[in-house]
Amino acid sequence: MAKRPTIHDVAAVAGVSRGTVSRVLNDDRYVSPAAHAAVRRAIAEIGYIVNRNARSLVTQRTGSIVMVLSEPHEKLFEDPNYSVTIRTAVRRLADRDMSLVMMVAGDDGDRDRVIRYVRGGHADGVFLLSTHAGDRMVDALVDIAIPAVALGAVIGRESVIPHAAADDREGARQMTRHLIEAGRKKIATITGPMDTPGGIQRLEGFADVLGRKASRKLIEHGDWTRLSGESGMARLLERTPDLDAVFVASDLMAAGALATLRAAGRRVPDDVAVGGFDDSSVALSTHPPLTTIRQPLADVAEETVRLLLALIDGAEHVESVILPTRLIVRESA
Amino acid sequence: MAKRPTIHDVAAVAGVSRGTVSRVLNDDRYVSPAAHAAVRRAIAEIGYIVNRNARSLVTQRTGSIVMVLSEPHEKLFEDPNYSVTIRTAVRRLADRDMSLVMMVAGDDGDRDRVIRYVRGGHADGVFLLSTHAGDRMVDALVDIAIPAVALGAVIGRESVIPHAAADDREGARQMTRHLIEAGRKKIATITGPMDTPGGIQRLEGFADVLGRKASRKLIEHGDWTRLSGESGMARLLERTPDLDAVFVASDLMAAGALATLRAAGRRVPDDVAVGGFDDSSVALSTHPPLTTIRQPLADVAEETVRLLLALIDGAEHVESVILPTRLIVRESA
DNA sequence: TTCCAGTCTGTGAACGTTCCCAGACTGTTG
DNA sequence: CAACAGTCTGGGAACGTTCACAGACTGGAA
Repeated sequence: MAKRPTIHDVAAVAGVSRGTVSRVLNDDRYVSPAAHAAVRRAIAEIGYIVNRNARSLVTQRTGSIVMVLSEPHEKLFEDPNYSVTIRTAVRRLADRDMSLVMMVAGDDGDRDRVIRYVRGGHADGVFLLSTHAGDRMVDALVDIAIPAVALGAVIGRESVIPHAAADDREGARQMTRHLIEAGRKKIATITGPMDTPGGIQRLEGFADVLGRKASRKLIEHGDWTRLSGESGMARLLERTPDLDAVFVASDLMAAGALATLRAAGRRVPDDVAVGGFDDSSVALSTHPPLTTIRQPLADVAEETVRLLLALIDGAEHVESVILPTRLIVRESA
Repeated sequence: MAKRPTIHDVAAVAGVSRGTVSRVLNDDRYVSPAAHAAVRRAIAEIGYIVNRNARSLVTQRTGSIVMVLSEPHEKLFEDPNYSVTIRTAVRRLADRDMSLVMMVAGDDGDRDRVIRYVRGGHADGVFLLSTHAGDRMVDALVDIAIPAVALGAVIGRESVIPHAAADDREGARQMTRHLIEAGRKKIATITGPMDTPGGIQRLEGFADVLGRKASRKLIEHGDWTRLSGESGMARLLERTPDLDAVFVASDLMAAGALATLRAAGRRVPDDVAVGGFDDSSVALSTHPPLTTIRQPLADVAEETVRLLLALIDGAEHVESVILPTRLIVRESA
């Protein structure tokens, strides 16, 4: 295997100096049209590709950002979201010829590795995914002062880690209003974990609309899993047998709730209306199909990348972005 | 922000030379215990982290591998699989202090970027995901002679790109046998696309068991989407109204088939038994829950990484690995 | 004692870039 | 015609490592 051509080879072929080739590569000012053309031609001719390592060594920039995937409970609940996010981010970064390094932060060892990686200067920025409240890693990153953003708020660090997210609160309001407009009188909810933004804000939106009618008795907490949807629904039915609607904070939990309702002999939506959240793939495979709230996931990912790139480009401060959700009416409510 | 400490700083603090520090870092032979200890102490004291760029520059190794995610049709059908795969790969690579760079190969521009990246020497190996038949990129990679493996066979390039995969064919046999043992007489199938290994092999397994009874009339081709499951089922019902079972090559398509059956007034499993494949998250949210075939996804991912690392470590040739599937009996069959 | 093999260490050179400075050449202005 | 600003180019130095080599020191065998 022949050695890869270097900038010297390009210079030799083009009949100019290293410096000029470098200037063409980084399109600096002050390169004559003739030299520019010669260099371009030489690059194409010998198939030259810049060596990023050598470049990084002197520029102190790496051309890559690291996406940190936290998985608090070893659960896979957000799968589809992850995939869309990764795809979108990779695409956007590719536009700037930057690459995406994946890391997971499941345990303390993982988190240390991330810190070491970033501290080692191997990334120009950090993209946090589903980071949970009180993560020491976040503080370490802030300490290192590397550009960092999150998809979804980092609870307790909103002011220091900008983020993009769907409007969970307004989404919950949309669903709750929809249930009321459908004539439902006794509306319960199954929330997500109360240490996640989705858990908190979807409950807030629910409470915003129902006001005093959102009593403790009508609230159950889940952990995003189908199973927790099943058991939460069971507890609600036991406590409030005459409820006629339930807003479940994720489609997956809603699928669990549907199973419980069916087992209890309740018809959906006739006896009990069920509203989900996410518009994930399960929403279509349940019976009946779920009325749910769609999050603009790709847009959220895109915005997150935009924020990060702005920071990397030197912006002092960027504003977090909240994108609107949409009510998708199907048959469950 | 103070400059990061270099190997020189470590050497100074430890009272040894650059060379000795480097030897400790790469645990070469011939370092005295005293020197070793002094260097370790100095590293800890000043928080030294090796600069990978500088290292790569001379070693020609990058310590990273690139995962290429092909998405033939802009579809997201394999979402959950992707996430598990990415997680597993990241974890295994982290054990060796290697990192994972994500790239997508949706269009020709993307593919060229991947080639350029690899040709530029920015990765020690390539991990292909859902690459489709006849992809020029694959040939380019083979040409570059970089270690490359795939999760799932690369059709037409099996001999040159080793892979790990679930035993699709035997899985299909398991399901087909299960349907027969349940007394079903007229068994149809909805396959995946015939240019994917899953599409091909799951049909082969089906045919293996049914032999001549697997007539053309009982076979419909889908494209992994729920919608194609719906329409495929509709066509089957029209052509063969008296079928009493259907093996659908993915859970998602099976969910679509269930909807069609319900609309047609067929009871599942009483009138028609339905078998899926994947044991993905939708399998539990359908009504009734799907009897399906579970793939050992994490294991497959792990094996794929193992193959790749073996190649990177200099193995001349590695054997592809096929892992067993398992029948999961629920209510649909 | 002499020699040699085995340990251990330091140092110059190289990896492939970018940065910066000095200098050459142009055209315009006073 | 002199001075100067603007444009363009080349080449030395630096980025932080690893590698290869040379040499110093040890202990045991001849």
